[in-house]
Amino acid sequence: MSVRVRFAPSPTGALHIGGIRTALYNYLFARHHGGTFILRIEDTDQTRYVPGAEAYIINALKWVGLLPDEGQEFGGNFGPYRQSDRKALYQQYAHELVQRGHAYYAFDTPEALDARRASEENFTCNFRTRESLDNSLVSGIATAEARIQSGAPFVVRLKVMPGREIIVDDLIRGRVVFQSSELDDKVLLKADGMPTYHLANIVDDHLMEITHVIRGEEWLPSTAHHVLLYEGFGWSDTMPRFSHLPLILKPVGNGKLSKRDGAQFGMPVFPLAWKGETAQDSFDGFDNTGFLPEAVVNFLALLGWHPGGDQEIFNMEELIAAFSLDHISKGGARFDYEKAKWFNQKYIQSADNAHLAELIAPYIAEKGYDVCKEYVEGAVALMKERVTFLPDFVEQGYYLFEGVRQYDDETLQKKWSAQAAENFTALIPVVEAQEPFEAQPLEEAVKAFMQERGIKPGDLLPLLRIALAGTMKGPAVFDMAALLGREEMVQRLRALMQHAG
RNA sequence: GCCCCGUUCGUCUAGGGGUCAGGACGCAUCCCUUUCACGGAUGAAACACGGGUUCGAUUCCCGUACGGGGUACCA
Repeated sequence: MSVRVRFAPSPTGALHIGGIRTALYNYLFARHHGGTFILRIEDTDQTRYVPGAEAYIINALKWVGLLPDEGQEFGGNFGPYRQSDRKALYQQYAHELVQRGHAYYAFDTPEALDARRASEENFTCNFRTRESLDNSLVSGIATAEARIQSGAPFVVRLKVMPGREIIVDDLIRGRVVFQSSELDDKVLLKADGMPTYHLANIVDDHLMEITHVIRGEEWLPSTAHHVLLYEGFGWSDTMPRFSHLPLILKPVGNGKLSKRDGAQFGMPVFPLAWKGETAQDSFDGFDNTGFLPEAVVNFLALLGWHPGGDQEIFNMEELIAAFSLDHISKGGARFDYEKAKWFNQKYIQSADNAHLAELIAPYIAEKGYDVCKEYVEGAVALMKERVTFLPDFVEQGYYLFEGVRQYDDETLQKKWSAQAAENFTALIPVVEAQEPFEAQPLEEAVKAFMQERGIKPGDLLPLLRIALAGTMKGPAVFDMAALLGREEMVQRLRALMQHAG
């Protein structure tokens, strides 16, 4: 039987990096086994629906390169893949479960239940309390159905029988045992006619022939209920295998990573930037921070999983080949932004110049620089080993695209002199005459010039650097000169003489 | 409170009854380079604690502590 897994996010806003990692592991697992990766939208909570969230999820998956084989927006034979479009289906199954004796109709209002919770310590709907509540178990099924006929609001609850053990054989955690007496009678169908996660998830996973459920650890406690649901429907023999992933923890402090942590710690926690109603509700993403999606994938893949060995850099193919559930850690993994930055740096370093030039084209355009593709590739080649993020190319390396904005006057004070001015004056004709105007020959010419006049490299080279870049940081002097070109170089030499002299 | 899960350098992790407990990020020093980075080298840095089991536990078992998750007509 071929592997079928699903990523099933809820469109309640931007999807954070933990969700992307869950999607990634599902994707890797599917690809590794030649199976199918499915996207299902779990929008059963109408009160939390956020417009644009579904599109965001799809765009985020595309950005990181996790394309579903099947699912909302991607088609397939098991649709619809949006749960709100499957509403009638869940109602049918909910009633069926009542008929099978594993669920019941309940009429207690949320307010009534809240009141009980307030007055009774640890109140919950379960086998102990359901006799004292308003439901079909107490009134009899006929009475309950009559009330429903006459329009009374109701929910369907799972009827959990006490006194037995429920075993979840988790692929990551091993055997986890729950006592049914500890479990509550979960709502399966809400008064608005929508299913809860628990019902929808079981019905859909069954109908969509899901073989493996790979999801966050926060679902482990309710998995016992899910097992009961499979039993109740008579689907135990095709129940998927469960795997519960460790959580991603905050960069500092306690608790799991949350949406607000990005703003809190000054780092992205979302794949894509999100524009909410207000500034407070808008977040930066890895995309507009200047991350390469491949770096994000590599970073996330290793946050909670490692195949063993010393390899750190994995492309998608290698991840797929190496991936397996039994190398997933059990403990939570802290979000380490420094490591994420390192991955990005490595990926920028090894990306080819043409590709990088394409990636920074938007930044070039934004600054209004009028440069050709070849020039950008040349600039990228000089800067790629000294940047961490894409925008660094035009921020740190701005002097490759426009004149020097600011000179390092501290160094200038130490190095500039009447002699230096004389040297510059004499150098200009040399530069003007240099042919071909390329890094290597130019360097030789300038070195010959220095030797001839008895100038020490330390008295000229740093000044040349400052003339071209304004700063003591940056690419090799003659590489910059070659890129900028003869005219520009001469102009910058003159500009520095004016500034310093 | 109750239920469930977890715990190897600061962080991500490898490992697994006998290892100098390995790698990576970060940090420090040095080399390369008359810049900055890249690269290279070196270094500091960990098995939460207490009991077992065993000739021998970081590794297996049980407790404790700590951390996390769940406990909604949210997912």
